[in-house]
Amino acid sequence: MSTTTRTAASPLGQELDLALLAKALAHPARVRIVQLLLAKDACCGEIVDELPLAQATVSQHLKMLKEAGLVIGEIEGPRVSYCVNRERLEALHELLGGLLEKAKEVDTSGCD
Amino acid sequence: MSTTTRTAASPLGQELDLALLAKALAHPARVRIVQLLLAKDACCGEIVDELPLAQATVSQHLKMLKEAGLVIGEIEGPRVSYCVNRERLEALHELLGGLLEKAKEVDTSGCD
DNA sequence: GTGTCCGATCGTTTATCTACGATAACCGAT
DNA sequence: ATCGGTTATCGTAGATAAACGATCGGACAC
Repeated sequence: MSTTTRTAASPLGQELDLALLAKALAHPARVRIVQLLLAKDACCGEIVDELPLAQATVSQHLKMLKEAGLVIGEIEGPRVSYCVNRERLEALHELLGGLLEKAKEVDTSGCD
Repeated sequence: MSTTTRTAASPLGQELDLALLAKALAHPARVRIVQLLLAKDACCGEIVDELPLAQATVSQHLKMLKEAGLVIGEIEGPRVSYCVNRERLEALHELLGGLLEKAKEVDTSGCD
C-alpha cells in the first residue's frame, strides 16, 4: 500500500487533499487528540484517559487521523505510541495559505 | 451574534471552532466552491455551472458554508451573490498556525 | 395580474459518521 | 501455555451528510 504520506502534487489533488485533511479535523474529539499529541506523544490509553469517550471510539478516531496521515502510530512493546505527523499538519496549513494568497489577487472588490 | 472573528478567548471554543471550520471544508465540492468564490464572487447558478452537481446539492453546500461563516450571500436583485468571508478563512488558517506553534515547544521528542 | 428566472426548501434514498459493548489479536511476563 | 494489559476490529444502533427531483417563494418583465 502506498503510504499517502507525501504531499500530493496534482492540482486537482489539492482540493481532494485539503478536503481529506479537513475531514480528519472535522470532529472536536479529533482536534483534541491532535492537540494532546502535539503536547506529548501518547498511547491510546492515555488519550482515552483524557477524553470522555470509550476506548473503541478513540481507536476509531485515531484510525481516521492515521488514514489522513495526520498521525503516526508506532508499536512500542505492548502498546502503541502515537504522534502527530507535523509535515502533514503543515501541509494543511499551507494549503489554506495558498487559498488565501490567491484571494489577494482580487483585492477589495468586496461582497457589497 | 458575535462575530467569532477575533481570536476566540476560550481554549475550549478553539477546538470546537476549528472542528466546525474544518467540517465546512471536509468535502471536495465545498473546497471547490470556496476556490471559485475566492477567484470571483458568483451566484448559485454560476457555481452549479462549474460543478457536476444538481442545483439543490450546491445550494445545500452553500448553506453549510454559510453556517460555518466561511461564505456570505447577498441578495442582489433576482439572484444571490456569494463571496468568501476572508476573515473567517484566515481564522481557520491561524487556528492551525496556533497548533503548529505549540508543537514547537516540545522539540525533538520525536516519533521515533 | 401572469409568467419566468433564480434560489431555497421539502421529502426521499443511500451512504457515511459517531459511539458503544463485546471480542479478537498482540505482546510481555509468569 | 497461560495470564494480564493494551489496542484493533466487529457488529450494531442512531444521527448526520450527500445527492437528487420536485416544489415553493421572491424578484423582475410583461
